[in-house]
Amino acid sequence: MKMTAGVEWAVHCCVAMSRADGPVPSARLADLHGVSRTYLAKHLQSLTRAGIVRSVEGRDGGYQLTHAAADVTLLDVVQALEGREPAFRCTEIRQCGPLAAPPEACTRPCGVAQAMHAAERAWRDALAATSIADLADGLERTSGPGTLEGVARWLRSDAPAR
Amino acid sequence: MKMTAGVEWAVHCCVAMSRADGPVPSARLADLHGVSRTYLAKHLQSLTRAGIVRSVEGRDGGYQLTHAAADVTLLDVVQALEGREPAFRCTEIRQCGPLAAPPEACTRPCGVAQAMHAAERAWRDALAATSIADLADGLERTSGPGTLEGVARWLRSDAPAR
DNA sequence: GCATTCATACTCGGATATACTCTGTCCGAGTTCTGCAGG
DNA sequence: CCTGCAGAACTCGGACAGAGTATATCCGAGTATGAATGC
Repeated sequence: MKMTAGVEWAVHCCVAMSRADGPVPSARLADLHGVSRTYLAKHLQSLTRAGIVRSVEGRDGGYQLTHAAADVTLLDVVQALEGREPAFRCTEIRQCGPLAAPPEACTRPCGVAQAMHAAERAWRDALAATSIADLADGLERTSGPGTLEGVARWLRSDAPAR
Repeated sequence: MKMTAGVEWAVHCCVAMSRADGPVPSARLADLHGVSRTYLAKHLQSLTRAGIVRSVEGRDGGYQLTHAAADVTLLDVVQALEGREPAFRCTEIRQCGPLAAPPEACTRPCGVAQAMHAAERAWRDALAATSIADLADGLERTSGPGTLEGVARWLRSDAPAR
């Protein structure tokens, strides 16, 4: 039950991209956060496939959000990287073994699966309640106004990684 | 973000043990559900370490619940097998990179981690709301009364696996 | 008949292989920008 | 001065290794049972 580390990277990248006015190369985003360039690129591909970001090829290319930051939720990003399948997978073991329940009696998911899925639904609902815009606003509140403006300026500048 | 398959096994085993009047060998529990004997034994060890079940050694030994079924929640079982660490691990990448936030400004978890942890809290709360006794009652409702009594009878009998 | 001893069979527990997924890297295909030549 | 073209540099995208974890298994340590034995 561990989440890919790339989720954290992707969320922070989305927050940074939300204030950029043009495409941002993946290498630039990686340098901003001090993470592996090639591995972050792999996760950004997942975001592209999910339709959260658009990739612009060629010189001056990069990634940019396809929708407004307020329309992208944490759930979208998590599911883009982790997949949409639930963490708990019911294998219907009640239908196995010597005292197996007959299949015709199993028209509904068993109680265990129901409870597990309800819990995951609560988890997804909580994630869907937070948008990238919310996180950006929160960052401005805690780290001071102008923080994201500085990030955007650095992203389009030619300053070296360090 | 996948959960160990052993979680499903362990929960069903707890439901079965809740109606047994003595220790049940792991091999018997495995045969009841048609799963690997040795691998289930490994998961039952985790339940033992977590204090959910007690192991009785020797002939006629086995596993039995240490507490009443109503006092054991799904969360207890899940955490016994998956660990108590959250799925999302914040690596504080905001403190990395050329525009890193200074450590003294990071006294509180960043917004991303807060949202992720809040979602996991909702998930844990939902799991903690369901007990083994609840699942046992639900099973009796759907599969008919006496189902668990039959399981308990089979567990202490000498009937072969199949 | 009863207590003691001993062998046995059965249990759990940890140490040991294998498969799969996550992590990290590399190189090729494609596109856009830029500089330059020509009109 | 404007247009068209060619080169180059930079981008993404998918294919390729290594590490760590989940899965599955095996064998040894320990204990309660039960029978056999002696009193």
